[in-house]
Amino acid sequence: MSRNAAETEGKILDLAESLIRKNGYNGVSFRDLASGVGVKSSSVHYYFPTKEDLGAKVARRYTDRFLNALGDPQDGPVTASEIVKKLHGLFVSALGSDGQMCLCGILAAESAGLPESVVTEAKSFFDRVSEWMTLSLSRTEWARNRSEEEIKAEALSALALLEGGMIIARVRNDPALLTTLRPQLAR
Amino acid sequence: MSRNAAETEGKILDLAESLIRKNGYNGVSFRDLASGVGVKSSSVHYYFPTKEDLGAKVARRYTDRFLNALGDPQDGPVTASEIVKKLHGLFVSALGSDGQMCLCGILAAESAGLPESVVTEAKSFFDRVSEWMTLSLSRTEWARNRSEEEIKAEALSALALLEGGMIIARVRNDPALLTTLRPQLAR
DNA sequence: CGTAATCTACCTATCAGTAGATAGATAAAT
DNA sequence: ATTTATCTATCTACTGATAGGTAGATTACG
Repeated sequence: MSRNAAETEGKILDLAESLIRKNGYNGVSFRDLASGVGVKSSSVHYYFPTKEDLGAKVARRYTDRFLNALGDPQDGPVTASEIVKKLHGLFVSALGSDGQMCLCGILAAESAGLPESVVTEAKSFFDRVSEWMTLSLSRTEWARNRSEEEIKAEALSALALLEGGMIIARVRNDPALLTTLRPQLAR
Repeated sequence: MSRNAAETEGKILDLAESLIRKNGYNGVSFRDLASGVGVKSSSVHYYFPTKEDLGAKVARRYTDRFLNALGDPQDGPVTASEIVKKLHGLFVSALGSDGQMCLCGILAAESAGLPESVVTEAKSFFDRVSEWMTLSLSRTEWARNRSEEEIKAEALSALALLEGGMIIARVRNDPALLTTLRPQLAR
């Protein structure tokens, strides 16, 4: 009996994130999580009453961590290429060596059939990352003769390229593909 | 008793495609398909012995239809912007007004947990579309002073941008987003 | 031609396994 | 003594899959 609350809850979140990124939301069960962590499925319900609750919390944690790694846009890189490089680097390390999808990318792909609060959290990832990009880019020389709309479109297209790149890298079993895509980001 | 083989099989494929695009592979069951088509689940097994078999056939059909719509690259548009426009248009109509994902996009996102033959078919979509793009672009003025590698990278990044754009359009419930992304394709 | 055999396209019924979820017991920590 | 963290046990619903049956259409044959 380990009887270590924080540890178990964290382990469940970790494993849930990893399994959702691998198999999608519908490809993960309470029993998978329980057996992976070494408890019974009822104990998973103890921490996360419903699957929706678990999914939303995993997504929120992922997004918080992602934005934390990006840092404060007011205190970040000041050239467009460095900003893009930072975002790109985060996606590359998220994909990892074993081709893990972006959690919110796979949730977004499945979103039409997911519980409301999970979709809300997935949406929030894109809102927040795209806001980080927009704010960061706005401070650069590159943005001087560009409209707010152009900057937002650039942020969104960078995100789209990276998410799509992950998908293709994954199905091709070729994590290096995402690296290949980097030159397409800087312009 | 309708007793109309071709019709039933086609209806199953149509519905399976639509449901997978909405909910993902793991979000579709034989019973969903059966009740939607108006038969029993055992009849779905009659046409498609296993779910893997069904998934692979749905993916193959989708890819064939997609490439057919793209047409013969030897007999298609000869400018880079028209080529890009054609591909973009197909993705826009695939997304539709109700935000349906690209079938092979969602399968690729889930691919780590899917049966082998389904993954093979999903991969084939990207191989074939990217080959269409590469062949098409190679015939253009734009390609004159570019290497094979550069052209392939361009094809892949266009595909990535469109797949990622669909994902984001979908989670934002904003099909117009994909249209916004078009200028980012032409360069 | 007529009829027997086979095939097609479904059906009912059922299986073992798994899904998410809940109730209630228990032991340890506070 | 209460709260916390787990367990056992169980529920109903659903999963993919299979066995075996049947009405009607098609084909083979004498």
